[in-house]
Amino acid sequence: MARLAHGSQNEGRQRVLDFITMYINDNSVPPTIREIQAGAKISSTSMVSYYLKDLEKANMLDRYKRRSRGVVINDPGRVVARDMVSVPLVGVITCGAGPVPTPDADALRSADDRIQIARSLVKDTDDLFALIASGDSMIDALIHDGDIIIMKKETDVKNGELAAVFLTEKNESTLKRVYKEGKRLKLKPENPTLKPFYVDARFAQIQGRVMCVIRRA
Amino acid sequence: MARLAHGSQNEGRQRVLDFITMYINDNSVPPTIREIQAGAKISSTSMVSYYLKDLEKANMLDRYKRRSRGVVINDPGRVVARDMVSVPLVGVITCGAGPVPTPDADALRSADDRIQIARSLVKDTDDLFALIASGDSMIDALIHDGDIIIMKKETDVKNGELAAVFLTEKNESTLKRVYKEGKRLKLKPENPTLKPFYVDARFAQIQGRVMCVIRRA
DNA sequence: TTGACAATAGAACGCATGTTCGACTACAAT
DNA sequence: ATTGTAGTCGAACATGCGTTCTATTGTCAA
Repeated sequence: MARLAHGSQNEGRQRVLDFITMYINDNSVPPTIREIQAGAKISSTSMVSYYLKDLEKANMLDRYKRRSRGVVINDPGRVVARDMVSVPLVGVITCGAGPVPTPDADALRSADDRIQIARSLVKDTDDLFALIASGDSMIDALIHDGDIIIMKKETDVKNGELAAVFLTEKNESTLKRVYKEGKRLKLKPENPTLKPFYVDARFAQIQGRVMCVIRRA
Repeated sequence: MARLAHGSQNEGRQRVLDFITMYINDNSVPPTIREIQAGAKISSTSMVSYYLKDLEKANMLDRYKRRSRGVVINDPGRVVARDMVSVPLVGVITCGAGPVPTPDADALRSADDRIQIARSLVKDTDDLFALIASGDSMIDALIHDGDIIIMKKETDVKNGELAAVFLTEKNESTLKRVYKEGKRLKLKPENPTLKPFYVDARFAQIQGRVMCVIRRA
């Protein structure tokens, strides 16, 4: 049977762990031993040290010895900032009713709103921007009203990539899978129940590649 | 005209900034003055202090005075870990060909793969899990083969919410918007070109609510 | 040339901070 | 009772670390 002395030390341990988590959230820097002592209501720094050693043994946190603020929470669900990118939200896209806006470098840097996504979803993180889809005109690209579309600015794509194509004759943009077939482009809807159609390559202009689509329910 | 003394101090400033960024990425803790000195090849701690004051004035970083490691990078594109959640990826969903798996708490904690998403996309972060859509059988929910579906475990939903519904008579799950109409449920496809259909509420079981759908191109 | 000032160096000051140590207490097994 | 061990406390020690001070040098404007 487990031995319990004075007050169950598990309680203090948990308080320490919780406080460190909270502190990092608030300050984006881990606390010092003495800050933990005060914040988690521990009676002495040696007790904090004691709990910390315990938590480290239980693999709940890592420590850099002798470094100030050298505690790192060890949480499998923890997100590391370097795994994420922040993409500027530059506007609304009404597919089938005009061109997709293609922002310049300045617009990308100064955007007010930003969308955070995992790096693993987009691989290459350069020249990304985000658009909000508007209207139901993009059903054939399986895109819904309000969806967030993450795009990469590009003027050419490989066969079979999903891209925003500006059709000069119609003066509108559309999202389709693009295949080059000689002097013409095959534009294939994402929806397999719909037929592809073809345009003369001279009247079609690649605006960007769709990297990711995010729908909030 | 700007005055340039010895070596352009802009260079040193930049080295300091870059080093801090890198250091935080590697250690998830900001560096000390002396670590910056060594890492960014600065000749003295007072020079580091000098640069730091400069960078702070230029609003490129914030400092907590007199606190050890009290530097925080000030980057609009910087992602803060607390804004993100990590969702366990628990399986594949083949809609229209069986039930959606509903994992228990253990499965959620021990999942190998995880999907990182912004908190703002899901609001409530409890009981979330992620599924990969398989096959083209979910077109009427505007969901594509390979899409990541973020779900929240729930047994009831509000009218108009998108949910996974298990149909006991067909022994399969489907993703639809759900409306309660007396003793029956109206299940409405996301695709506005498709008609809703109705089931007896006794033969339908809510499995979870769709919080978010992510498509990688 | 000279005065003003940014840029630079090195060292020292002093509080911040992790660590350690000795002593003391409560509880369980012997 | 004795002994061992986990839990606890307070204080002291040794660095860690931000800050500051003085002195020096290079550059530009007057």
